[in-house]
Amino acid sequence: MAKGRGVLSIDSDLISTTSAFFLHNPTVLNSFPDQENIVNPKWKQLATTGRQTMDATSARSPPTTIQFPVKLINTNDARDDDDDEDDDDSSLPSDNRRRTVIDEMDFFARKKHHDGYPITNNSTDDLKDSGSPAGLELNVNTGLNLLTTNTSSDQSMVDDGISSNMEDKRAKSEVAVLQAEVERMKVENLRLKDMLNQVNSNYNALQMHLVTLTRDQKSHHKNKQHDDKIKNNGMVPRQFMDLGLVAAAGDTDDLSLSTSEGGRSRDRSRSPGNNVENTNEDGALVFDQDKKGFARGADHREDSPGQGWASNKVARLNPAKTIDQTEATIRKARVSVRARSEDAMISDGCQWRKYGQKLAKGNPCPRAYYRCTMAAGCPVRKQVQRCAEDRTILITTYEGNHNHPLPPAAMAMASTTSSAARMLLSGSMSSADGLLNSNFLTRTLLPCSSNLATISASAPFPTVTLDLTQNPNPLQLPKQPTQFQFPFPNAPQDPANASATALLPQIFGQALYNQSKFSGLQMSQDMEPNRLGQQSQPASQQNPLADSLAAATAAIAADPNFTAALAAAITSIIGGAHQNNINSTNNAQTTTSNSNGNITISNSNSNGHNKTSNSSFPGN
DNA sequence: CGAGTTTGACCGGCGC
DNA sequence: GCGCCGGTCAAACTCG
Repeated sequence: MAKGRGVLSIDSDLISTTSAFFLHNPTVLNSFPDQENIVNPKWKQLATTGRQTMDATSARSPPTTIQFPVKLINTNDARDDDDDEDDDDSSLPSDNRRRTVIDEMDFFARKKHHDGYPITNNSTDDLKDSGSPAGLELNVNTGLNLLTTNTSSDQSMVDDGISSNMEDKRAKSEVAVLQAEVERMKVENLRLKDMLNQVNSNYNALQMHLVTLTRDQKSHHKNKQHDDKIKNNGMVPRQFMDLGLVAAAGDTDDLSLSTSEGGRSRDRSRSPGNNVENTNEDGALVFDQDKKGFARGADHREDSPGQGWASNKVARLNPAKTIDQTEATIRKARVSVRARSEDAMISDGCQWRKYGQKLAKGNPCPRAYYRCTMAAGCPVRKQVQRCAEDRTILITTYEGNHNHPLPPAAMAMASTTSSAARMLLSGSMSSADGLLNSNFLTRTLLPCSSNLATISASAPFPTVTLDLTQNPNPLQLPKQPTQFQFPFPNAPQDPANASATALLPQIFGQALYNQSKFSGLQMSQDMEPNRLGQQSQPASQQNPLADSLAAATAAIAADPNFTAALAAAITSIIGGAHQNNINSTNNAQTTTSNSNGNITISNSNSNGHNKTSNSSFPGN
C-alpha cells in the first residue's frame, strides 16, 4: 500500500477505519455452505461465521471468531484443539463460567495453544477456532467486532433449542463485543486525529513556505511592473494564463491568474492596442470563448501574437485589488508533461508550428519551440525536449491557454494545462481555491508516491510537472525544492501509449479543477465512485482512502479496457464541468467534433506519428 | 506555391 | 558593463 498501486489490496488502515465493511461481510459470507466437520449445528453455524471472518482478516489479525463463549476459563490449561472441539458440545457452560470468560480474557492461554502447534495456515486455524471456544475468547478480546451482524443471525439459529442461559450469555458477549468496538473506535479516532494533525501541520508548513515565496516575488514584481506600465503608457501587462475555463464555468470566486510578466515587452510593443486595460470588450471577445464561441476567422482582431497574449478579461472580472494581489504573486505558469515517447511530440490534439530550436545548456538534446496555430494569435506555446538522462522521455512544457475552441482531444491537454496551472497559481495565493487546492494536494495526493506529478512553485516559472513515466521517481527534478507529489498509478510507459499518456493529465488537471471549483463533489461524481468517498470524506480519513483511490486507479489501469475506461472518464469529465466549453467548441468546429470526438486514447495511440499533432484533425 | 521547418541572428533577463 | 542563456524572429529552405 505504500506504493499505492496494489490492486484490490486492502490497507489495514482502511479496514480498521471502515468497520462497516466487516459488519456486512459476515452476512454475505453466511451464504456459504458449511464444509467443516462440525457436528453440532449450533457450532456449525458459529464456526462458519467465525471462519468467514477469519478469512477476511486472517492475514493480519489473530484467529478471531465466534463470539459465542462456550469455552470457559478452563482454557488455562494447555489443552489442544482437538480437545476443544470435543468440548464444544459437552462444555456448554454455565452462566458463571461464561461470565468469567468475558471478564477474564486469557489471551496467553490461547496463545499458548497456538504455540503448541506448528504454524498453520489460515484455514486450519479457522477450523480450529470455529470449533474452539478459545476462538470466542479471542474474538471478544481483540475487539475486532467482526461478528456483530452475525450475532443476530446466530441468535436466530440458537434460539430454537437453546436455553435462556444461552441467550443471556450471548447478550453479554455482545455487550463485550460492543465495548471492545467502542474501545477500538476510540483508538482509531485518536489515530485519525493524529493523522489529521500531521497533515494539517504539513499543509501549514507548505503554505507558509509558499506565502514567503510569493511575498518575496510580490515586491520584486511590483517594482518591475511599475516600470513596465510607464514604458507602455499605462498598458496593463498582458495575461499569460487564460482563464477561460474558470470564467466559462461562471466561477466568480476565482482569483485572477493574470500574469504580470515583464519579459514580453516585445510582444506588447507589437500590438499595443490589444493590451490596453480599458479595452474590455476586446478581452472578452478574444477570451470568452465559451460565451461568444469565438468562431475562427471571425473577430480576429488579435492577429498579432501580442493580442492573444494580452487578456484583460481577468482585469474586467476581478477587482483591482485582486489583480494587485495576483499579479504580484503569479508568474508565468507552465505545465510540463513527461512521457515516454519515441515520437518528436506527444499527440495533444492541437496544431503546432515550430518556430525555433535551441540547444539548452546542460542537455545535448535540442529544445524545440512550438506555437499553436489552430487560431491566429493563440498564445499557447510549448517546448519539447528530450530528457538528458533518459532520451526516451519526452518533456513537453505548455504555456498559456488557447484562445479558441478546441476539438475534444485537444481540450484534454488544454484543460489539463490550464487546470494544473490554475491550481498551481491559485495554490500560491491565499484564496479559497488556493487553500482548497493546497489542502487537496497535501492531504490527498501527498501520501502517495509513485508515478506522479510535481509542482515547483519556486522554479523560475511555477511549473506543474506531470510525470507519466513509469519510473517512480528517477528524474523527478530533485532540485526543485517545493514539490507536491501526485500519484499517477496508471501511467502507461509503453511508448506506443504515449498519446494516451498525454491524455492522462486531463483527468488529473480536471480533477483538480473540479476539486477547487466544487470542493470535490463535482469531481467525485464525474470521476469514479471511489473518489466520491475520498473527496467527501473527512480529512481524518483521507490517507487510507487516498490509498484506496490509488488502488482503484491501479485496478482500472490493469483492466485491459483501460483506454476505454479512461476515455469514459474523460468524457464524463468533459461532459461535466466543461459542458459549456464543449458546446462552444462543437459549435465553432463542427467539422472536427466527430472525428475527434473519439478522443479515445486508442485513437491517439494508433496514430503513432506525432510529428504534428494536428494529424488527427484533418479538418484543421 | 503554400505550409511548415531550419537556423542564425537578435533581444532581454540575469548573474557576476 | 559584460557575457551567458533562454526565448523569439524571420529569411532561407524543404516538402507535398
